Amino acid sequence: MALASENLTKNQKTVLDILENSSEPLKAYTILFDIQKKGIKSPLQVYRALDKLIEIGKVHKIESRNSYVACKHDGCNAKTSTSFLICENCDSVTELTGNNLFSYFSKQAEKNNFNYKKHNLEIFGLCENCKLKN
Amino acid sequence: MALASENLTKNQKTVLDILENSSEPLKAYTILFDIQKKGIKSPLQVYRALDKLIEIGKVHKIESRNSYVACKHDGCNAKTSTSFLICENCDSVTELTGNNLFSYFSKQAEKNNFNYKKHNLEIFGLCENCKLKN
DNA sequence: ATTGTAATGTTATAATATAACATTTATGTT
DNA sequence: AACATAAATGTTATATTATAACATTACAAT
Repeated sequence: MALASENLTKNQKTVLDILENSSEPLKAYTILFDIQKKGIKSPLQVYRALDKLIEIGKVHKIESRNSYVACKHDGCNAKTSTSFLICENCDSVTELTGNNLFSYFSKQAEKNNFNYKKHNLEIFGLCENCKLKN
Repeated sequence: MALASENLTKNQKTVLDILENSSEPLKAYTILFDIQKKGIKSPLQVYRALDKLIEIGKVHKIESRNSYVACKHDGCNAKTSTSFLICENCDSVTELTGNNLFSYFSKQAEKNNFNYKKHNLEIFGLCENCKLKN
């Protein structure tokens, strides 16, 4: 039984590669444009690769921006939930880790008789670099 | 100086009205379809009304679903940040309130030397009704 | 080998959202 | 009231994001 990331297909590897080498989240059509020289010709090829990568937790979607980012954490457990710090100045994204968020949100949900399953959290503000510059 | 909601224009009132009378979040084109009899003919008229309503805090956008919901809280301070419980079974949405979220997220951000400004939080799971049914 | 599952390639189209620009309405100021 | 100006409107066109449908190919498991 190999790691999921070792079983990636050509298209999936191509898409993951460009995301892992990007300092920022990328949009699907940006990815498409950037990898057309590698034989990917249609949006669907990109979206299908993204779907798979998201499913196995190697990529997360940033909903408010319709963009995609590679996960930097080995064996990331964020297959379902995600938590990001998003810089409004430079668009850089940092993923929050630690399951204290999970337990905190579970409690918040319980107060409303709501059965927590997963979450998306996007925190906006200024990253360390941009704080210093401004 | 009247409340912002008293100054709404015809299109804005029309869009807000349909959202306030909906038990679920609505998509922009659903709104458009439903109010064409009231003289609104183009997507842009809907999006412009939504933009304004979001700006004054009467409507929030649910990013992961591209849908919009009227805020039920008088004088809602969620002009920028939003926190939702979203039922995966029936698609109902409840807005979390209380600024304990604000302080919690500020602290989480600080740990990463990140200057918190606002957030979007979407918690998915089962609402009370759907818990009982399943 | 064969069978089932997943991934691919391709074309077309659906769904979501904004650009550009001319016009009208509302608001505030003299 | 007359004017200036800021906001909202109406309209057409287009940009952006994402999925449907279907035929084909790769590949792993019995």
